[in-house]
Amino acid sequence: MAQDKKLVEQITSMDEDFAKWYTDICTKADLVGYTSVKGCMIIRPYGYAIWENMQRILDARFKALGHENVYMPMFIPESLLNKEKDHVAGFAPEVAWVTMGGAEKLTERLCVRPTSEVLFCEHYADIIKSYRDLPKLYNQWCSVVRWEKTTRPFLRSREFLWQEGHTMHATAEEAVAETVQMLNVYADFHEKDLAVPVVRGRKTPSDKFAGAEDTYAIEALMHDGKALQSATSHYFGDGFARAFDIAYTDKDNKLVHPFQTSWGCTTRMIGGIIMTHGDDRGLVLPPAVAPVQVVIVPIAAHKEGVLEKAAALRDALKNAGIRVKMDDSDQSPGWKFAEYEMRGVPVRLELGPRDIENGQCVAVTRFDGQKRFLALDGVEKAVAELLVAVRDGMYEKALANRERRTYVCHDLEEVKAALTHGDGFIKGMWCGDEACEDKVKAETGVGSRCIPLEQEDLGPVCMCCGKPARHMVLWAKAY
RNA sequence: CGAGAUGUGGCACAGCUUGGUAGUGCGCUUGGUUCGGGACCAAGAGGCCGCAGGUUCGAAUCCUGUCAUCUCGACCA
Repeated sequence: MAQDKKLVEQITSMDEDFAKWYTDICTKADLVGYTSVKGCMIIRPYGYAIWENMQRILDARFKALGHENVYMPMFIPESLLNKEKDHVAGFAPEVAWVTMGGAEKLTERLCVRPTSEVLFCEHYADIIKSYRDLPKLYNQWCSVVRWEKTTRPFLRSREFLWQEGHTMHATAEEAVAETVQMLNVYADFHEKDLAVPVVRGRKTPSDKFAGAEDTYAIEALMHDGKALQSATSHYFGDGFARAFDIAYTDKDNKLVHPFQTSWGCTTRMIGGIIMTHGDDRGLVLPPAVAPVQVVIVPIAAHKEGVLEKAAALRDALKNAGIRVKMDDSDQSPGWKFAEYEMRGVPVRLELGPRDIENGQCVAVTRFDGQKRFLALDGVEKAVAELLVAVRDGMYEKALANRERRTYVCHDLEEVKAALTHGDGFIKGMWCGDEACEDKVKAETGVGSRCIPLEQEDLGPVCMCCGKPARHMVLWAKAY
């Protein structure tokens, strides 16, 4: 039909070509624009508004837990970066360097921060002298640069926006507790606000952050069955503190090193939302971060009283704290329906002469296309409830997709058989040997994503080598 | 970084083989008619053909280089 044909012209079907579908959404929903530098994207107003909503929610939670925001420089002298050897070895291949200042060659080249551990450490060495100075709970919102070879909007860009928390604690227990607490903040944000189900877990040693003792992460499963690491939280022990001479005098008048964490999440989460909730009509945004939560489309706007009623509806919702937009442009209603579906607006309200006569409006929820009538009397409350129901419905839908694509496997043949049904999460036991991780990856294509905090006993032996198993691991292809 | 594909008004593409006035559709602007799922008619605007060299009387077209985008692989705290 004509309508279907039009949709196909606009957005590539996700079943046909998921990668193309993804980039189509990024550009057609006005989230990003490309620039002349590879991997450096413009985050357009609609995309940036999503990020601002994420920032607002997370920032409030960080602060409620006692964290303070700071800002560190974007340049790191080479000698400073080199102080912790595992750290520099991990990042050296992908840092960008500044070697000139104007026409002068710099005596020491400066790296554009790929992450700011070393800057925080240098500063902490200055300001932590006594047990009274602990804990230090700092966070910064900034951009970082990593010279990636393969780039994709939001998922892997050379410069990206993020938040990095860096904390110092008197004891290892307290630092571990902070690491887990922040992992839980991220998990809760994903599940409650983004409606993205996640698995909390620990990275295997081969996949740890450079310089970390333990790396925790949350893993989400995208619509195509590939995993996306959506946030991480690291426990550093006192390794950096020793490398950077961060020491303080404790209550017993002894000089000791503090224990450290860092944790971060990025604009990659926007990519996660797109690939978790999106469909062939475009983006589907969770209400908590949608720049526009409700769009009002007046029908037959030229008719007496329609625009006035629509404006009154808009004002009522606005006063109730709902992010609402009324589109009274001269585009046809059908055009507007398609446009706001592509942009992922969670709820559309239609108001026409017939509705006004009946004292109602039509409400359509984006994620499932369901239509219903809402009485104009008390509409604010009904819409607020609908937005909550939309979040719940989106979460259930995403969870069902994850469940459908999660397989329990006991050996590599089962893994290969499972993957013939499509990509997804593989739950399988592991002996703890890195050689098995490599072999699983080489033979089946799935890598270890994490050791879930919620362990299940799927059997006594490693699914790769048959030796005694130590952990249940979540395996998947990943972005 | 390796292999492949692609760069032509805002978008999608044709033209390139065989060098000779830069095209089509959508979108955009204006006017009118429309308005409950991407409306219609009419008029109009908009392009150093990714960039740089070369070959040629003449290059979107042929050659070389380079940059970017996409796909697959390697890498990826």
